[in-house]
Amino acid sequence: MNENYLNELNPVQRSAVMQTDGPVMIIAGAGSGKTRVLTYRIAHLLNHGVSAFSILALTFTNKAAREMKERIHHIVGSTESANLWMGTFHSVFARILRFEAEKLGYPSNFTIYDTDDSKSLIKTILNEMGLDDKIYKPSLVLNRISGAKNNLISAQQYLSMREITEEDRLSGKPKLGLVYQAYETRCFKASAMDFDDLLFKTNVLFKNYPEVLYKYQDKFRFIMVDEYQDTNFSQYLIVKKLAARHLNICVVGDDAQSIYAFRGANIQNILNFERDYPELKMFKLEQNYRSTKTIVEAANAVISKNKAQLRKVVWTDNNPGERIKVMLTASDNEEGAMVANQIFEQRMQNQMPYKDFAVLYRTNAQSRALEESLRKRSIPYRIYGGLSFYKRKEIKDLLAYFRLTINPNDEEALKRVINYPARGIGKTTLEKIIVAADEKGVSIWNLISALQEYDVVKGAAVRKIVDFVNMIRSFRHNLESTDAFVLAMNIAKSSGLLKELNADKTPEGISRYENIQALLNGIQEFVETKPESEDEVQERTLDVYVRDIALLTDADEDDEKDAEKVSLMTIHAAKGLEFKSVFVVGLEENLFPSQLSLNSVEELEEERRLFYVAITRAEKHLVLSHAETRYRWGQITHAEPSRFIQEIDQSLLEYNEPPAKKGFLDFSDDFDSYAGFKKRPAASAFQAKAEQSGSYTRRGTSESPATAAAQKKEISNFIPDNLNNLQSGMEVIHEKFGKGKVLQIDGRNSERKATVFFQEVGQKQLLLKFAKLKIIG
DNA sequence: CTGTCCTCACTTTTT
DNA sequence: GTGAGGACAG
Repeated sequence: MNENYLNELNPVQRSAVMQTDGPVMIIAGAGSGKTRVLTYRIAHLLNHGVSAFSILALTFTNKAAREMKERIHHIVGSTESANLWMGTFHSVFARILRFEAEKLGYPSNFTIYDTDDSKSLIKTILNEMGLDDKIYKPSLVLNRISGAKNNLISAQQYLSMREITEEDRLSGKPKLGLVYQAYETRCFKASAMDFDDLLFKTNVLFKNYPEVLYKYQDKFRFIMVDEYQDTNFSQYLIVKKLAARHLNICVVGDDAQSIYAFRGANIQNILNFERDYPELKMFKLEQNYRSTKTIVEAANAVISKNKAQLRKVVWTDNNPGERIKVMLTASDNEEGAMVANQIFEQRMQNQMPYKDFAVLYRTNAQSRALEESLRKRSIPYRIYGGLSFYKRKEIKDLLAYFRLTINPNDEEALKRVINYPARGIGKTTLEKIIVAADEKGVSIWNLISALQEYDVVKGAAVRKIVDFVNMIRSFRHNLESTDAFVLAMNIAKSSGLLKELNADKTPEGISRYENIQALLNGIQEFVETKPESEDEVQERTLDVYVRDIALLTDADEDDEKDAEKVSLMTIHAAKGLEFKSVFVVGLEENLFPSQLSLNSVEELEEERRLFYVAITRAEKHLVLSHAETRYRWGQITHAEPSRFIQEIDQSLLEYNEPPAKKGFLDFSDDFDSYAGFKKRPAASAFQAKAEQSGSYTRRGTSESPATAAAQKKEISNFIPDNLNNLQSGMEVIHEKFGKGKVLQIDGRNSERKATVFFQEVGQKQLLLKFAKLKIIG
C-alpha cells in the first residue's frame, strides 16, 4: 500500500491522521494544515479498507466538502470518495430527514424555508394575531425562535418555561411564545422546515425513534467534524448521539476562530468534548505554514487580549516578511481608491495574479465603495456573499413556482406567486383565503383547490383562483414524467413570468431576464450530468434539483471562470480561505468592532476573534485601513480608528501619512499620493522612496492619526460662525489650497458644503464643518 | 384591483 | 442611498 502521503505531514499532523480509533480532538491554529490533516485522515481510513459509506464528515460549507472530496480522490485514486457522507450539517441531515420524513409526519419532499420565508411567515402570523410588527420585529422574533430551537426548546416547552416567558414579558413581548407556537404549526401545515428545524427535527427523530438512531450509529463508524468551535448545542447533541456507539469521533477546531456565537455557536462545546470523552487523544497543531512571522506575531498579540481562550502557541518558521501597513484615508471612497491602487502596484511589483488578492470587510454594505474603485481602475473582482444568485427576486419568483409545484402546501411560495405576474387576485382576496384556511385548519392550497366547498370568495375572483389552481395542477401532473429542464421551461412560460420579464427593457429588467436564463441553463446542465455517488437519487427531476437549493450559498458556486479576480467578502465568508495579499478595510470604532458588540465583553471578544481570522487569512502582504469619514445610512459620519489596530505591537506596523493634503470630498483620480508610506517611529526604505518621489508632504505638526482624528471630531458637529454666511461669489482662503472663489453652496446644517474653485489646484468640494476657510472678500 | 409616489427604517456577521 | 411597505388616485 502506498502511504507516501504520510511523509508530507509533520509529526503531530501524522499522529493525528493515524489515530483513527476513539475520540480525538484536534486544536488547529490558523494556517496549521488543518484541512490537510482532515483529508489525509479520511484518505488513510479509505486506504485501510474502511468503506466510504461509513464515514461521515461535517464541514462548514458545501464548497469545503467538495474540495476535500477532490483532494481525497486525488490521494486514494479511486472514485470511492464520491460515496463519502460529506457536507454541511444542514445538507447532511436534510438528506437523512428526507429518508425518515414520514416518521415525523412530513412528506419526503418537504420545503426548506430560508430566512426570508421565515420572516414573511412571521409577519403573516403577527398580522393575524393583531400584534405590532414594530414591537415584535420579525427578525428579532425569528432570532428568538432560532435560539430556542438551537437549544432544543420546542414551542410547547417555551410556553411552559417560567424564565423565558418572564424574559419576554419584561421585554414587552409577552405573546412571543404564542407566535413561536403558531409559527411551528404553520411550518408543519406547509410541509416546510426552516434552517434550525433541520437540526432540531433530527434531534427529535433520534430521540423518538431509537431504532433510527441505532441505524445511523451503525452506519457511521467514523465521524469527523470540522470547525467544531462553531457548532451549536443542537449540532453538538446530534454528533454526540451518532458517535455514541463506535466512539470514533474526531473534532477539529480552533477556539480563537469562533465567530458564530451570534447564531448560537457555543465554544463550550469544545470544553464539553473533553468532559464527555475523558479518554480522548488531543493533538495541537501549532505550527503555522501560511503566513509571515510578522503576521503570525500580530495575530498572536491580538488574540492574547481575549480572556477566554485555550492555551496554545502558534508559531512559524517562515520569514519575517514585510511590516503590516496601516492606511488612513479621508473617506470611504478614498479608502477604495487606495485599495485599488495598492492592488495595482503590488501586482506589478510582485507579478501577482488578481486571485492572490482579497479585500475583507465587516459588513456587506461596505462593498459598494470598494466595487466602484475597482471598476474605475478596471480591476476584475468577485463579490462573495451579499445578494446571492438564489436570493434575487426574479430567481426566487421562479423557484417559488417550482416549490409550489413540488409541494403545493408551501404557503410562502404560494403567497409569492398567486398574484405574480398580476392575475387579478388581490390583497383582500388573499387575506380572506389565508384567514379562512387558518380557521378551518387546512393549508391554503387545500382551501383554494376545493373552493366550492368553502364559501369565502365570490364573484370574478373565483374564476381566477380556479385558473391558477388548474395551472399548478398541470405542472404537478408532469413532475415525475418530465425531466427538470422541460418542466422548468414550461413553468417559466405558462406562468407568464418569462413574458413579464421580457417586457421590461430597462437595464435592470434585461439583467433579470438574463438571470432567469442562467437559472434555466443551470437546470439543463443538471439534467445532463450523471449523479456522482452510488446512493444518490438517480432521477433528474425538478424535485431533485430544487431539493436543497435553500442551503446553497454564493461561496458554494464553482468559480473556474472567476479564477483571475480579486475577492471581495465579509470576514465571516473568508473563514477557511487564504490569500497572498489581504486588505482588511473599515477598521473603525463602531464598525469594526461593531457598535452592537460594545455592550458585552463576550461580544467584543468575538469581534476580536473575527479580527484574528481576518489577519490570519494573509500569507505575505497585509494592509489594514481606516477612513476618517464614511457614508453610513446615507450620511457622512466621522470615524475613529479601531482599538484593534493599537493591540498589535507597533514594531510590526508601518503607518502612512494622515490625509492632510486633500479636501474631504475630493475623490480625484490622482492615486499617486497613496503610494507613499511612513513608518512609525523610525524611518524606512518606504519613506525614503516616498520622499524621493515627492508624493506626500509632511504636515507641520507631528500628530498621530488618532489624535488628528480626535481633533477633527471635536469640530465635526458645527460650522464655524464666520462660515454660516458664506455665499457663492465670495472669495476665500484655505490653508492648503490657497485662494479660491465659491461657486456653489449645497446641503444644510452640518452637511453644508461649498464648491470652490482654487487658483492653484482647481475645483474642490469642501464640507464647511471641516474646511478651515477664511472669507477674504 | 393596480400602479405610483412617498416615507421610513435600515447595517452585523450566515446555514 | 436603498428597498420595502403604506397611502392614494384611477
